[in-house]
Amino acid sequence: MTKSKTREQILDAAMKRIKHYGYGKTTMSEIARDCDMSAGNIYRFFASKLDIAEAMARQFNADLYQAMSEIARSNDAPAKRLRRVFHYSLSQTFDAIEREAKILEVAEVLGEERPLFMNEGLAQERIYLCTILEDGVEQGHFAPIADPNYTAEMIQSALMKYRFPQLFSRLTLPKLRRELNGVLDIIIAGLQKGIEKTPETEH
Amino acid sequence: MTKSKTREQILDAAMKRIKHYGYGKTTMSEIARDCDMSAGNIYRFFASKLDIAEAMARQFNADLYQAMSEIARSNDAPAKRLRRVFHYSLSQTFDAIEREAKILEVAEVLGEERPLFMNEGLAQERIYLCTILEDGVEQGHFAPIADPNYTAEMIQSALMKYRFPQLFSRLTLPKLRRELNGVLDIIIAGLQKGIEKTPETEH
DNA sequence: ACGCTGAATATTTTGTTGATCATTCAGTGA
DNA sequence: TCACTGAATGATCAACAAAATATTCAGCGT
Repeated sequence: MTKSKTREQILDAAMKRIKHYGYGKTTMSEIARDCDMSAGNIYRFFASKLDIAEAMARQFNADLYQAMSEIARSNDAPAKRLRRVFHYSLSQTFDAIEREAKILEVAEVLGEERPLFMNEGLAQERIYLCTILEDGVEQGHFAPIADPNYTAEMIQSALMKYRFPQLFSRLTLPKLRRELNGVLDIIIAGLQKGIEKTPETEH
Repeated sequence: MTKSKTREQILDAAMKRIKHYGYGKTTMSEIARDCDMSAGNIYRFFASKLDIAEAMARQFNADLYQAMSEIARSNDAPAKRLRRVFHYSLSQTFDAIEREAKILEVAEVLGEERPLFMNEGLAQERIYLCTILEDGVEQGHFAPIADPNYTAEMIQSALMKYRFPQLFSRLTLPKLRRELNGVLDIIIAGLQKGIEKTPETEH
């Protein structure tokens, strides 16, 4: 069996257990047993247990990015693409956690122990947001944007609450969608109007 | 000594200790000792320890609301008032926690055990936001707003991250202010342009 | 040499027990 | 009767030992 196949097998086994029992309650020996190997051997494929969690999240994200990329390139109006990206992300994340509550634990652990990993994901998402923003400007739907990446970052900040919904609030999906739409209404109006950079700020 | 004076004395003693040692590490007996009374007697003034924490937060908020109220009634342009309200809140909260790190624990405990208390504060803040929004519309700075309270709610959602800064991120105050300004730029542009209610949303 | 194991070690978690603490309330003194 | 106390109660916490667990690595079989 090829090296990469083995890695996949380990990740699969780990994901099955982690989704069912949680990150803290699945042990390296259990994962190893499921793969008919020793615990030590896992370390030839993953540097640590945390790296397994990260690989798990990476796989989840890959699907998200795939979908986001398609939405970003679609023929919908830019405003609609913006909505679709964030609604898709919200629904996917919400449903995944609804289905397997233990996924939330993985998000918590990674947020705590691998803060940079989160940034990586945000940066990737911004690539798709920039595409949409630039298309919007080009097609005349949005006013000119001086620094699309910066604007994308601000949009992400405003929508942070909807990223790991169950982590920040206990709202139901419909309520979250309603709020997300409300915030998007304002953001999209702002993009259409054009953003004047902030004037001086006083204490 | 009047009943309300005693209550104040207890709250003062509790705040001194809680700010220094934290909520978990200050005991009812210690507070009582500081006030030369028995622990049991505190319960004639506060139903529980949690209610002392709530009273503490209420006092902090009272100052915030006072300032917000003044900003909301000021003669600045509505957009500027909006900025001032949120920057003021951010700075005050950030500084308070900077000065007395243990305040963060109080916020955590209340967020966990008294979720409705948070809502109360948001509702109060919305009153000031509505004033600003309505003034903005009246003075022609903002486009008409169908439901100011709803719009205020959406603005709050977008700026949730800056409410207890040290709770949601580890950014420095300058970085937080920069972000807050960036998000406000978009929101204000949106208010100027006017918000079209969300069209249909698909999965 | 290479891929793996399983024992060895270091770190974390768990379980237990004795405090400590929040909260209640019968009773005391004015 | 009224404002309080302090002992009683159950809940929570802290500390320490024991058990599990993550991680390393010397060495075995190929």
